[in-house]
Amino acid sequence: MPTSRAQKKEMTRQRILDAALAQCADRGFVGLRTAEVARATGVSHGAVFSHFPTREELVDVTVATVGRAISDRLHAELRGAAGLREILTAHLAAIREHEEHYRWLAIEWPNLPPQVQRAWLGIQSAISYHLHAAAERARARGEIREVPQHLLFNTWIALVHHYLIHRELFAPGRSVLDERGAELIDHFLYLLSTAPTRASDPGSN
Amino acid sequence: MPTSRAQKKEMTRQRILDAALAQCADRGFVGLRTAEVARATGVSHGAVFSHFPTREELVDVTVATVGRAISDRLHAELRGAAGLREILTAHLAAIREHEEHYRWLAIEWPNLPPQVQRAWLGIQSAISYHLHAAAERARARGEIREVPQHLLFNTWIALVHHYLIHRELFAPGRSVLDERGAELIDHFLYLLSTAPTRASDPGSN
DNA sequence: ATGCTCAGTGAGCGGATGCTCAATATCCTG
DNA sequence: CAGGATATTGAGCATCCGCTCACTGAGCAT
Repeated sequence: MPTSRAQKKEMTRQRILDAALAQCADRGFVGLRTAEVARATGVSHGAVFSHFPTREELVDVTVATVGRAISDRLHAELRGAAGLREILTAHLAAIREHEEHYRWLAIEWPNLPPQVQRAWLGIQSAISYHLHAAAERARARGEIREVPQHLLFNTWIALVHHYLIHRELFAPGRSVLDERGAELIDHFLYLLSTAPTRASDPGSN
Repeated sequence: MPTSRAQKKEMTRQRILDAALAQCADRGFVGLRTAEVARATGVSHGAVFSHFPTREELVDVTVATVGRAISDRLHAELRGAAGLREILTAHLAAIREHEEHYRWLAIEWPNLPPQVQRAWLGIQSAISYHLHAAAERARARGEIREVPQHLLFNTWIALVHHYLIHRELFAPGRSVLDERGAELIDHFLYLLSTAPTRASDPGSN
């Protein structure tokens, strides 16, 4: 065993990071407090800074960790998805896994460091790309109307983020994606569809 | 003149409030700093607290002031509006007048005091009500499809707030409503319309 | 065993910020 | 004009929070 010492150090670092992740899920990345992380980890305040030279460094690593997790999950979900509804479902499923962190990123990303912003926009780009591709195919088949890519994407993302951010309004204390995700997908597809009336409500007036 | 003294005091109060308004337009209501307000007003730090006993009080009054201004403007704009497009245009025009403050409210309202939240939701309710009424009329005339009220409203508000909040993405350094407002209205009406293709792009495909 | 290395400690510094209060400047009344 | 009322001052307090550093003690090499 060449590494009793190094192992323990690495474990401490990981415990600090875990505590940071938990705290960011609750209070957001902007609200992360180094003293609170230390307390939750069960180490001294100073120990945090021997692993992460700066609060910003800790936030960066924390965001990078969740960012990669979200990104990986998203790509895994999107891999088998081809249809428009599949893409939207995959998108929400990927977010659902990290709903708290994703929600905070959606709220706080403009106030986070540049590299975090780039990572966030990268995730959004991936969604936009797949959404566009699926929409093109659906439109070629005449299933949906013609909508410019940026409006297509922004309408969807605005809706999803609006419900996520204001989840206290839409699903107090619960997962807004579980409660409203299906409704959002149906609604969005309905708006895009060429059909003039709602398919899900056949007995409409 | 029974009130040289009282007048001056009232004027100071107003100047403090004006400085607070200006600062909130820049940094948001959460970012308001009493010392900075004092500096901008040209008055000592302590003077702020002889007019507003607490920072929170100052924020409350500031929000109440812009809230009433926005509300008044909104009702004035909505008064003559009957058609759906008119309602949307009136909505954006009312916001445009107070774009900075409205934007910060859209971002920060969940973190603001309860009475502020109630005022904000009241404004949103007014928009929702008019939007719903106009949509009902348009639907009766067969101009738009059937969409549940809450989804109709939330889609519109999500879209508008998304563009406002991320204006750096959509209209860096300029008014996002000036730059993109018309596009948003056209797009939203298009999504609602019974027409299967875009009216504004007759040579589609 | 001895001495070195280094993860971890915790008191405390420095700056930001909301807020207080005794002192002062200014105005009003009699 | 004298004396009181009060608007305003500004030094300073309390708290929070990121961060430092001299020190401790457990582990590791020789």
